[in-house]
Formats: sequence, structure tokens, C-alpha cells
Amino acid sequence: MASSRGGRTVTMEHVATRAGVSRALVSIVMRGVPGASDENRAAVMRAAEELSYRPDQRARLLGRGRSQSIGISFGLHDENHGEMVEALYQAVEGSGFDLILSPNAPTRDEIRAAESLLDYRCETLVLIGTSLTRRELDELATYAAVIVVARSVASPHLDVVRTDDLLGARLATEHLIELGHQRIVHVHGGRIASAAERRAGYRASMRRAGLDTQLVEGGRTEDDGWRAGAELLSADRVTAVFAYNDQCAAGLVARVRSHGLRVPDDIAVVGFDNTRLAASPSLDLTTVAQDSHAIATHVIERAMARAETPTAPAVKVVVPPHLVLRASSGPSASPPATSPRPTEQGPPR
Amino acid sequence: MASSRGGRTVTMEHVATRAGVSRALVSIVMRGVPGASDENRAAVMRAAEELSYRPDQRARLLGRGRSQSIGISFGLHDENHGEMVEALYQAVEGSGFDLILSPNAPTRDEIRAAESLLDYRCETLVLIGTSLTRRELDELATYAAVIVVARSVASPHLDVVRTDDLLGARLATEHLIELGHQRIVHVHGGRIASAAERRAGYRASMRRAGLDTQLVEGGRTEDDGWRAGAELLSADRVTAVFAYNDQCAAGLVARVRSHGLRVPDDIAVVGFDNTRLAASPSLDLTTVAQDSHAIATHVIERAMARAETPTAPAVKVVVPPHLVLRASSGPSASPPATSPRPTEQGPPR
DNA sequence: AACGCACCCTAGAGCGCTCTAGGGTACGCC
DNA sequence: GGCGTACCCTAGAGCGCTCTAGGGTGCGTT
Repeated sequence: MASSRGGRTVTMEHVATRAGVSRALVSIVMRGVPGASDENRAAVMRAAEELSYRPDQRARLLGRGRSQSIGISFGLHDENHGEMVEALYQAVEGSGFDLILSPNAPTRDEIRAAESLLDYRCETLVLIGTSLTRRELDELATYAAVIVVARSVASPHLDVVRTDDLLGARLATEHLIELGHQRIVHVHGGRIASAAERRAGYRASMRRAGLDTQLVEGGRTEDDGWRAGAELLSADRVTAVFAYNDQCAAGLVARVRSHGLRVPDDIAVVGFDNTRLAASPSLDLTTVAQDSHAIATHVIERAMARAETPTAPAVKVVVPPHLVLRASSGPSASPPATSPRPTEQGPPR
Repeated sequence: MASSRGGRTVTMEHVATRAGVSRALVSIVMRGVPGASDENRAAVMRAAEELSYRPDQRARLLGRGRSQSIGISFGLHDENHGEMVEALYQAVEGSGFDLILSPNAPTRDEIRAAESLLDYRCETLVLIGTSLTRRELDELATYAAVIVVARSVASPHLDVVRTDDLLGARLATEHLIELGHQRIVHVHGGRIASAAERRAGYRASMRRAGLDTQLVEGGRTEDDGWRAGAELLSADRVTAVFAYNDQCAAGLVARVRSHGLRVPDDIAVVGFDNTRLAASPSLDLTTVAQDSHAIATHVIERAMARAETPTAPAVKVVVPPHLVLRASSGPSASPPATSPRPTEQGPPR
């Protein structure tokens, strides 16, 4: 329609000519900075509108000395990362910065993803849940400011923004304790990012309550949860589980349900991350929610600060999560303690 | 490190100086085109290496007349889109084209996503599973070539690459029929993209087998499946279900299992899309797999062709899917045929 | 010796912006 | 009238590339 000037792209020059002003003035108007009369401003806007002109982002960034863009590396298949990315888009709004996405996936490793970001001259690299080694991260940090999200790294060159996993785990565990559960198992995440912190939180809460800890190897996927579920079924008198994350919890729930047990009546389950999955009616999972908006805001803030003063010492931000109560956790069906056989229903024992 | 030249970015100029040649020669070498002696080529490569120089992608694209980049709009939270994006990255490899991602999400609508792509002067817009109206699509098509993936649009301006949903639905349905099922319900997708085709495929297969069709309103999410599951439970003698997609199937399975029914013994289930979910051991879902690699290859091919001849008539490519057999489908537990009351329930027709 | 022809290489003009420097004007003030 | 000050506006030099035109060189031919 009023579009691309007969196939060719419309440039600032066209707008300038049409509005009867210089290119520079068009630039001023398009950037929304002061320095143009209201009349001309209107004229330029109209001309731009009529030609449906949109400034070329590449040229704009090139012309400006700096790129004002933030590169995001994220896991294409990780639902949490999706949430983070969405929050980042909201947080960056109106800051003048631009987000450039570079996904990593089984067939596209993180190094690759990061390099492509570097090629676009991003001032800052935001790596969500990265599994790069500290060495690789430090190397990257020589090319651009690096911000690590959702994982803790003790490098002096790297800013880190992450959820307080320890606190999250404590919230989850204490919730179960308050419900009267005593045999609470943690299906943990092994060596995955933040799994250690979650274990520590679980342990701390259990110890404080004078309860025995019991760990079962889990992981991040439903498969892992499914497998852990089998182990739980053969364990004795477990009435509650705190899983490494929602997906793991989902697999676990599926397994115990397939054995005729009820959630939460026979076994209460709490997850972590508050993914879409957790909210689904088939699961309705109590879980620990990361505050992705707060995290995103911090990330953008850090990214902009870094862009100004690249050499400032690394900043570590820890954001508290909160518990989201749903149906999967409930009071322990078993009488508080001492009774011999708490569960009457569960066949597998 | 050997990095960014004391904080400042290293440009072609630096490399040229260090290698003792002109900028133009560096350009030639970096682009890998003929026109440089082996000696100089080596010298430039070495200099670039030593300075760890990487060409600025923005400048490169700007300098070249065309952008050689393909914009991808995809659903940030849609697992299938993730698969497609990954396949696209593989397909674009070595073509000289670049992919630019722009996600859409609840807080970032598709128009927004597409516009940002336009700002980067993408030559082609690839819209995965778009829900834009045909009018909006045509409008977009005036700015750039548009390729619609995973949805059929009958516009003369738009290339379309999609899975043969009708065939997929037939594969699924006929599989269940061959297993001996007769009361096969389709939990459908309403007005969602490609839902109509899947319904049609289901109907066609059922009719051909002389069986009565029975539709239940489903949707794309687990919630939808969960709800549909309830309806199924109250329906009589349904032995098999073909669900709109895997997520819907998952919710449905969760529901029927929670009522003590077994999959596939009491009820067989087939999904669509072959998502990660379908492969998880807790589901182990028979499903229809889209051939995302074939689709991606076609998309890239189309994108490049479009970039050359923008005015060529629209091309519609339909890619056949295939059935992936897993545990969720199995022989019908109910007696083969002749039973007296085929349809006692099915209102929708 | 003059010419044709590869083959390398470089100068320099863009690409579509941004932004600094500086040129006008209009107005208020002494 | 001279001067300072605001305010608009424009020329033009980049930003870091690409790519066309054209300048050498060396070598084989006539």
C-alpha cells in the first residue's frame, strides 16, 4: 500500500525531501529529541507516515557510536528461559536499548550463540541459565560485559542476577513442615545449576525442625521425576516431596498417581519455578515462583550500568522468590507422628 | 586477552594495518571470495586472529545493499515453535543468510514482533503459526516477503509451508482403527490453526471405515485436554481418542488416569506434533510427527527465492508427517465389532 | 617492442543513519 | 545600533563495512 516506495526501501532522505527539510532534521524528529519546531515536527511526522517510513535499525545503531543493544542467549526449549525473555522485553521497554536474541539448543551450542551476539556488537551479553565454564565466561567477558542469570558464578568479572534458591527451598520445605509432614524427601537436581543451593535450603529447614533429611536423585526433566517416583514408591512412609523443579515434580506425580496414590492426600508435592505446567489443572502444583520481573529489571539495569562503566566491580544480585500455594500440597494425611501405619490407601508400600 | 584492543572494538582498519594491506583486501579475505594471493590471505587471517577480529555484522549488512537476513516471528512459549526455530537455524547454515528472531508472547503481540523485524530490514518474514488475520498478513507483505509456516492462508501474496494436517489426522485415526477400535473420539482444536484440517482427516478416515464420528471440544493446552477428559469419562464405551495435539492429549491422559483408567488398556490415545512431552516416559504418547527439517529447508529455500524474485506467484508447500508409535496406543480392549449400540452418545456430527 | 591478459591490489564512493559544528533569525537589552 | 542569547536548522563528517573502477605487475604473444 502506502508502502515501500515502489519496491525500494524508503530512507530518511525521502522523508526529508517530502517534508521539505534536511535529513538531520528528520533524524531529530525521529529520535524525538528537542531541536525542531512544532510545525516541522508535524510535517516530518506526516511525511514519514505517508511514506510509512521506519528508520533502519542497523544504520541507526551503526551511526550512533555504541550499539545500545543487549544480547540474550537463552535455551530455546527451556520454558523458564522463555518467561525470562518475555520479562526482559518488558523491562527493556523505553530504555532505548534493544534486545537481540540468540538461542542455544542441542544443535546450536552456547558459544555459537554468544559469538553471533558479539558479531552484532552487543554491549552486554545476558546469559540465561548458562552452562558455560567459568573459564569460558571469563573469556567472553573480555569482549563484552557479561551478565549471568539464574546461576551463581564467583567470577570478579561477571555480574550475576539470580533467584535466592536457598530461600526458595526453605519456603517449600517449611511449608510442608507446617502442614505437619515429617517424612519429607527432596528429589534433587544433582549437579545442575542451583541444585546445590536448593539442597542446602532443604537441609537447613529440616535440621532446624529436627527432622531427618532424605535425598533422592532426580533431575530437571519429567523423566527424572518419573524415575525418582519409582524410588519413592518403594520408600517407607514418605508423605511429602519437594522436587528440584516443576517438570521433575510433574513426572513424579504422574508416577505416583499411576500407582493409585493421590496427590496431595497420599503424598504432597512441591515444585520449583512456577512454570505454566504447575498451573495446569491436572497438576495444580504448589511451587516456588521466581520473580522474573524483578530479575529482568535488575538485569536491564545492570546491563545499562555495565555499558557505562565496564570496569566497575562485579555486582551480584539475589532476588527472593515466593511460594505459590496450589492443590498439590495439603496437610499430612498421617496423624502427626507416632502412629504405626499412616496411610491406609496406598497399596504400594 | 588478545581481545578488544584495549577496550575499543577492533575494526577492519586495524587488521589491514597489521597485515600491511588495504581495508578492501581484508574485506575480500574475510568474505572468502577470490581476489587475494595466498600469502596475503594468510597474513590477513593471522592478523585477524591475533586481534581476535570479527566483522561487524550490522555494518556488513548495511554495506551490502541487501540485508540477507530472514526474520523469524515465533511464539516464545510454544514448544513446537522452538523446534521449528532450531530446524531453521540448521537449514540456514552456510546459505549466507542470517536469522533474526523476534518472539511474540502474551505481552508482545505479533504485529510488534513483525515490525521490529522490519526495522532490521529483513528481506523475508517467516511467521510461525501466526494468528494474524489475512488482512494483516497482506499488509505486512507490502513491506517484505512473507512466509507463513504451519498454517494455511489462501492469499496470493503469501508463501505457505506447512504440515499436511489432513494426512496426519488420517494416519492417527487409521492407526486406531487398525488396532480394532471403533468408538474413536476426536478431541479437536476448535478454531485454532489447522484444527479444521485435522477434523477433516479424522472424519474422512472414520467415514471410510464406516464408523461414527464423535467430536469433543478440546484445545491446545493441557487444561483443554483435562476438561475434555471429564467429558470423555462420562461418555460411553469410548476406547480411543485422537487429540488435537500432544499437550491436549497429556491433559486428557492425566484426567482419565486420575479416574483409575489405564492408557492404553482402557483407552488408547494419540496426539499430534511429537513434542518432547510425548516422548516422556510418563506419557509415552503415540503421535503424529511434523517433519520440521523438511519444513525448515523449504522455508529457507522459499525465503531465498523470494528475496530474488519478490513478485513471483505465491507457492504453497505441504509436507507429509509421519506416525510415531509409542505405548499410549494399543489394541482395543473391547470386543471387536457387531455390538448393538454404536452411537448412543454422539450428538455432534 | 607493443600488446593482451590474468591476477592482485587499492582508492573511494556508498549503505542509512547520528551527531558535532556552525550558520541564520528573532528578540531582548543596554 | 551593537551585542548576547535562544532557538531552528543544515552541512558534512563519520560508523565499519561492501563493492565498483581502475591501477600496477608479470608474463606470454605477435
